[in-house]
Amino acid sequence: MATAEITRQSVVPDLDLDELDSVLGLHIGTVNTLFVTRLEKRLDPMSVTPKQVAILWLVNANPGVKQTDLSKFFQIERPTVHQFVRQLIKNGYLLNEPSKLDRRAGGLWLTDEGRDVLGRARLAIAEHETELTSSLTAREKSELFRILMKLYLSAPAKD
Amino acid sequence: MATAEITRQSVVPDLDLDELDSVLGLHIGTVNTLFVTRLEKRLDPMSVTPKQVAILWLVNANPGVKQTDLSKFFQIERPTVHQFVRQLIKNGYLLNEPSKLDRRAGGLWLTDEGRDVLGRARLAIAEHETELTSSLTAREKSELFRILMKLYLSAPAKD
DNA sequence: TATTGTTATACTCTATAACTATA
DNA sequence: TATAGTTATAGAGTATAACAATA
Repeated sequence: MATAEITRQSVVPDLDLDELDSVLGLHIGTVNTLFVTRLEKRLDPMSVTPKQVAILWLVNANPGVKQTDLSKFFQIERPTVHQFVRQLIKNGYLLNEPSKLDRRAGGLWLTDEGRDVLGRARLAIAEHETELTSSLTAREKSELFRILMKLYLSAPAKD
Repeated sequence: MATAEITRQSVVPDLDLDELDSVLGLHIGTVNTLFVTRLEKRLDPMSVTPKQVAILWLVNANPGVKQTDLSKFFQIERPTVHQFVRQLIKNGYLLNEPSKLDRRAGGLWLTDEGRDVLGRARLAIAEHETELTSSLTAREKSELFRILMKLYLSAPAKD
């Protein structure tokens, strides 16, 4: 007897999917929503969002970093980065000190409170990731990382 | 000589990632954004969004389907489904015909224009998916589907 | 001219709370 | 009581356009 293949069909058995489930973007989107909504709830006590934590994380490891560099790393536009930065400054987690070498640029630093929040958020993320990937073998996990990285690095330019 | 490992580090070489790149959610989010923003541009001429197309797709394959079933399939709340449905009705792509068996429920149907838009959107999606996954082998593609499905089906309940 | 940061605005996707109508 | 749909509201993440200040 063959092992039953596990598909999204099983969620709503009477629904004809008409090959919608062969669209990769659908599955990436669903899994992304899964990760984000679960993590948002875990981070709620720290009053930060997943993306805000990622910003804190890099500012902590790179004191004085510019918004432009964060924009490049996350592959999002500068005004988008700025929105997170503004919120984090407003909440007292981040400081913006203008650079003395290039007065256009500003360097970002964590406050003590920002460092504390980041520490707690990292623990929450570690738990969250462990929980959501517990069904995967070590090999599946590393394959997933490798394939996502390949997709990311080979993506055609935006325009 | 070893093959250089390809990582996100290479995008901004001077940035210390401090193991942020070992967070799976980061990569899923980035690849998701990549897929969504590219697809949105391709669908722009048809005046539909990715999620709207997914709704049209299932309504087309399941004439008279209820919003509740779409909610279950996509794992999103009913008001969220409703928002897409309302927009699609407003744009003339969808019709809502109240059920005669259960007057609480409504059945959804495509208009001729909705069918036309869906047809063109499916072609756009096919091109888009081919382009974004062209760097993957057939085996990598099927592994990716399988692993994402595993993550999706094993996810702990929301609350 | 090019770069950095900023402001204003808008869009997509998602959620919760509270309601109506029907079963 | 429970289900189907709806309305109102809000929040997270993203984008583009346009601008000031500086290089």
